[in-house]
Amino acid sequence: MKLQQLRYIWEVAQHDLNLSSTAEALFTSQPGLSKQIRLLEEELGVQIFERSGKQLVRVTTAGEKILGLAQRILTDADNIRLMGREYSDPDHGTLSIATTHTQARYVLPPVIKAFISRYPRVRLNMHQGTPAQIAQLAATGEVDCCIATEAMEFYDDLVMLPCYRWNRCIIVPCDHPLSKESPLTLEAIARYPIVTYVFGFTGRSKLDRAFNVQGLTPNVVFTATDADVIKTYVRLGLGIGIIARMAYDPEVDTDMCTLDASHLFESSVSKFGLRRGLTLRSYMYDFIELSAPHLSRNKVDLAMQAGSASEVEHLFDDEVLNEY
Amino acid sequence: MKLQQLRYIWEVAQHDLNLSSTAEALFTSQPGLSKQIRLLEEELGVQIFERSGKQLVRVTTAGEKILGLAQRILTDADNIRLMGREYSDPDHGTLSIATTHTQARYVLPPVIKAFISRYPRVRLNMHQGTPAQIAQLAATGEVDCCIATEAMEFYDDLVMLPCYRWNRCIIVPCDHPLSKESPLTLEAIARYPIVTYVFGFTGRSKLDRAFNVQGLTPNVVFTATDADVIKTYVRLGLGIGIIARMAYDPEVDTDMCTLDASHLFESSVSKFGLRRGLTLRSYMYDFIELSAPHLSRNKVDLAMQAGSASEVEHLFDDEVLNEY
DNA sequence: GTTCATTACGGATTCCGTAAGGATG
DNA sequence: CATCCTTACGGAATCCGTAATGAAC
Repeated sequence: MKLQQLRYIWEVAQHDLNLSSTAEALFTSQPGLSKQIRLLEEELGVQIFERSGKQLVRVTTAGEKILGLAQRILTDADNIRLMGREYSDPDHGTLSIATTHTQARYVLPPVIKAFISRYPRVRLNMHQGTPAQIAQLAATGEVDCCIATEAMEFYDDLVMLPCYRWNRCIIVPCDHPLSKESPLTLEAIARYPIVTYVFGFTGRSKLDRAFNVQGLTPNVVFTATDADVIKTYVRLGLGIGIIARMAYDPEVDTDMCTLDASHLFESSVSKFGLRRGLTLRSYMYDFIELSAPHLSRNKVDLAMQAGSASEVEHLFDDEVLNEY
Repeated sequence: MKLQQLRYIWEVAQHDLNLSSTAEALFTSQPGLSKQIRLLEEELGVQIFERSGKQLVRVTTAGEKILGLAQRILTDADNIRLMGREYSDPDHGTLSIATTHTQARYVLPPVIKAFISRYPRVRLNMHQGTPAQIAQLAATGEVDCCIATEAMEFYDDLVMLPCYRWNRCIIVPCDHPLSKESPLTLEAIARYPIVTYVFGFTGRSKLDRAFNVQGLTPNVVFTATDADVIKTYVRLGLGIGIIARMAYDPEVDTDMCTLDASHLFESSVSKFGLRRGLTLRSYMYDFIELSAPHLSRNKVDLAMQAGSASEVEHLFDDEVLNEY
C-alpha cells in the first residue's frame, strides 16, 4: 500500500470514477493510474471499484470503508507536510479567507493592515461571496477560514468561533422626521419605507424577527446585499436604511444621520468558520486573535478539538466579545 | 513522504531512538533506516529527531506532532488492510483475548466452544493475566479485547462494554455452623476467618466496601487470585470462602456447600475492554454477542464511536445484563 | 466510432543491502 | 574500543510514460 495509491483511489472517487479525467487532473497517465489501483486492489484482496466490463461503475461496500480511511490518511499526510513548513518557516505561507461584503468593507481592513505588516511573507487570498458560498468554501477546504454572520450553522464540518457582536442603526437624510422621534421605536420605523439587506445577508433574519414579535409588518421597498448600495438608495430618498452599525462611516457619510437602533433588535454575532480537523499555521492563530482578542490560540485549539457544536458554544459562554 | 518512512520514524520513537535495534526489529538494515529518515526530514524541511553528533537524543517539537499524525496514519493504514481481509475472507483471521482466571475458567468455556464451532478458521489466542496486565494489553493493541471486572477504567484508551452482572457466594464445608444461619448476614460472616480474592481481583473492592459500610472488619486470613486456590484452602479448613457465584461448580464441588450472598454485596459487572478506534472484524462482533446477547453489532458500534466514557455508559443505562 | 480501461514494454527512479567511515562515551 | 549513525556504491524492484489492444455505449 502506498500513499499515492490511496490518493489515486480517492481522486478517482471524486472524479465520478472516470480514470481518464482523473489522470488528466493529476497530470499523470491513465495506464499508470489504472495499474496502481489494480495493484492496490490485488494487495488488499478486494475490489474497491465495481466494474462492468472495463468501466468503473460504482464503489463497492469495502471500497466505501477504504475510501473513508484513505481520506483521513491523506489529510493527516497533508498535515504532516504542513507541520514541516510550519516549523521550518513559520512566517511563510498562504492565508485564504472567504468573507462577505460587510466584513471585507467595514471590519477587516484594520485587521488585514496589521496582519500584513506583521507577516509580510504570508500570501493573502481574500474571496468575497454570499454567506452560503463562503461557508461552503471553508467547509470544503478551498479556503482556510470564513467570516460571516449567517448560514454557517448549516455546515456540520465547520467549527464556529464567535468573533464580535454587532447591532444595527438607522440611516436617514438629516432632515428626516424620524430623527426627531425619541425614543426611537419599531412602530415608528415601520411607518416609513425601508431599505435594508436581502434575506440571508448580514443578520437580516434577526431584523425581521424583531418586527414580527411586535406584530408589525415593515414596509421593505428595496433590499441589497451590501450597505453601500443601501446608502445610495437612502440618499435617493427611497426610504430609511437599516444597516449594520459598523457600516456607517462618520467621515464619509456626512450627508446622512445615524440613529442607534441597538435597543430595538437582538444583537448578531459574526463568526469565524473553520473546517473541523484543520491544522492551523501559527499566523492563522494570530490573524484570528487580531480579529477578536478573546480568541487566543489556546481557546481556538480547545474549540477545534471539541466534539460538538454545543460544546464549542459552552466554551464561549462567559466570553465578552468586541461590540460594534 | 512514504508510509514506510512514517513507520520508520514511529518505530524509532518506540525503540528509544536507537536506529540499530529498530532496524533489527524491522528486519532491515540500519543504513536504509537512517537514510529514509533523513530523506523524510529533508522533504519536510524539519528535523524530527534531535541529534547530538550522530546520536539521536530526543524528539523535536515538530517531531512530536508529526509522530502523532504518523501514528494515526499507520493505524488507519492497518485498518485498510484489515478491511481487505474482512471483505475477501470474513471468516478467516485471528482473535486475541486477554482475560483473568475467573473469566477463562468459569465463564468463557461455553462461549469459546460455540465460537470455534462457528468460526473454525479463526485462530484464537487467549492470554491470562492480572486485571491491570490485560487492560494494558488491550490498550496497547497487543490483543483485540480484554474481559475483566477491575482496573479497566484506568485506561483512557479503552472503551468498556458491560458484559454481565454477577455476585458472590460463600463456600463452606457442609457441616459448617454458618450454613444454619438464616438469613445470612455480613455480621455472621465477619465472625469467621475468610479466604477470598486478592485486592484488585474479581471485584474484591466491592466486597471490602460492603463490610466497611456496616462498620465490620472481616478477618481475611488468606487471599488468592483465583477461586480454585480459595476452594483448596476452604477444603483444608482455613476458613470460609467468598468467591464469585459462577466459580462454584455443583458437579465438582460436591464436598462443599454454597450459600448465596448476593443480598449482602453490591453486584459487580464484568466488562469488555476494546481499544478506542479499533476496527472490529465481523467475527469479533459475533464473539462479543455470544458472550453478552445484548451487545449487538449496532450497540458495539455506537459505543466505539462515542466520545467519552460517560456517553458509553448512557448507552447501556436501560440494558438488562445476563446475571450470574 | 468514440470513449474508456487494460495490457505490454522500456527507461528512469527509488529502494535496500553490503561495506567502509567517522563520532561518541 | 565498543557502540552507533552516516556515507558510498551496486543490484533489484518499482514506478511511470508511450504504444497498442480490447470492451462498452
